[in-house]
Amino acid sequence: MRPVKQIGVVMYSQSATSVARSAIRSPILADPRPTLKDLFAGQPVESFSAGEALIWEGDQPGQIFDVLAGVLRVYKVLPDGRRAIIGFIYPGDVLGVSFRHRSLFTADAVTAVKVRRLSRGRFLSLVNESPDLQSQLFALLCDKMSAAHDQMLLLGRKSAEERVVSFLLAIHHKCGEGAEIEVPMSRLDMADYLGLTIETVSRMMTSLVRRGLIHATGRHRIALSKLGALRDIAGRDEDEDDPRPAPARRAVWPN
Amino acid sequence: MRPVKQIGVVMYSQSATSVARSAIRSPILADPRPTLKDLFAGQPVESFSAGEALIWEGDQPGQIFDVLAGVLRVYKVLPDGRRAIIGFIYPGDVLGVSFRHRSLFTADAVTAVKVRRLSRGRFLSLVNESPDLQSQLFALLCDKMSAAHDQMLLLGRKSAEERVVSFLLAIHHKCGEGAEIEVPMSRLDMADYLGLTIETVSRMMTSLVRRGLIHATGRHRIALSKLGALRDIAGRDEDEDDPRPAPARRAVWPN
DNA sequence: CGTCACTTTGAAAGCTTTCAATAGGAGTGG
DNA sequence: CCACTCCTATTGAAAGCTTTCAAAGTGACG
Repeated sequence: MRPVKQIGVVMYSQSATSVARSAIRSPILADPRPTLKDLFAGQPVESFSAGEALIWEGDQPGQIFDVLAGVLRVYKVLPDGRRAIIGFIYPGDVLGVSFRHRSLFTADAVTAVKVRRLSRGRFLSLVNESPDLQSQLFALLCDKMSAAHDQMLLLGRKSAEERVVSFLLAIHHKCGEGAEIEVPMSRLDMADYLGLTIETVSRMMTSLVRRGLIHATGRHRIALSKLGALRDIAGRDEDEDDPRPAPARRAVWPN
Repeated sequence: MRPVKQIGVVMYSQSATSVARSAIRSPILADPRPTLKDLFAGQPVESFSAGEALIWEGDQPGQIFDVLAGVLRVYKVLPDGRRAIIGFIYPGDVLGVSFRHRSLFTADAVTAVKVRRLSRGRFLSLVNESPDLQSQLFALLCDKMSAAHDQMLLLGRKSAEERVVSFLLAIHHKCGEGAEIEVPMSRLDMADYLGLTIETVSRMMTSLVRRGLIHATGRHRIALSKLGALRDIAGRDEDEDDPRPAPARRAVWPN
């Protein structure tokens, strides 16, 4: 609770399903139903290398980014340097929505990143032209809100082990290939995201390995050997899918 | 990190300024500019007494509530009973927006509460009829998101004392009359909101009193005697106002 | 005025952090 | 391609803050 040496925060991906869906449709075709991401189609692709910042806390939040590749972290920092990573942003997600007059956090690249950007004004006015896009934006915000709530539960009431396991399972849920997951961020990033220290994260990981629940298959690659046991530890609330298929599309906002 | 005895969660108020504004305008007059709250004007006023639930975690989130009086708490509960209060809802705020298929939290009354309700479908279709209302809803969600981020910073990186002081200052910021604040919730609610135990909250309060920073003027009434010192403790990031006046109204969504 | 629920205190235990030092990997340059 | 350096991760041991367990106060309510 005392450290004053770290910097950087991340925002949890949690791409709205309706938004993620866009990835499988060509942004060039006549739009049978444009997605939020299609709005960025004409923009040039920009690259950022690990560590570079896209948004600074306190800035006028003028830009909105469509993340094409790489991982970003969104964070807030206390005056004395303590950092809290709000979430990590993955490809398929949109960064920069959800604040008003002033950016409330910093966002920088965890890995090399490719994005397309749109000014906030342009983005919003484009969204306004389509009830369907408005609905998608609304859904996106609701998803992010839901993720934020889950994180509050984690930070406020879960033990170190539960936090680490929940984190691993969340990554698995988001983009797991089989039982293996890619963990691009450092222990420090994990710690700042989970409200722990790097040492504690490391100890928990070691403990999980020793018990055979996970095992490292590379520097940033981890195999979740016993998903069931891991889910038991996490509390069974991170990895559940919405059981219902996407509801029938309705007018403008989802009802 | 172990307790298995409490139940209940709250959602941080954080009413969008644009929404709070509505309170000073008659919902009956021809609408020069309707506010989100005006949508509830025709609905009957319902009362709930302390402890009654308005929304259950897992329910189909069919209802949206305009809170007229009283305080609600929004919370999530782990399978073993650990509870995390997501936020407290105050009059002027709207409850129930921000989730999609299924309610992700429970909401119940901290004090006697008066609300008006609207089905989600009706609420959203009414909002869709007015670009201005859409803008307000968007702003509301952004404010709630911002509050959630602040809370994550608090839960992940602040000490017990900082959390308690931040909480008191947040209430003061929201609805402080002079240096006195009304704290309608119990120590257990505070603890579950701040990620602490009731004993720790109690100890921190006692410590603040002993140092002359606050003093109780009633069971649920506290005077913040030394605001400056309290702000220093909290880290100076909870109580800042947006320095800019509301930006000029623009098309539909705020740009 | 008695009961019940909530709050405050105290003391000990525990989990996470802090401090320190050792590994381990990645990248660079010879 | 290997050596060297630097940064990140892992471990240990001790300290610290918060929690747990218990018990005494306090106030609200009937």
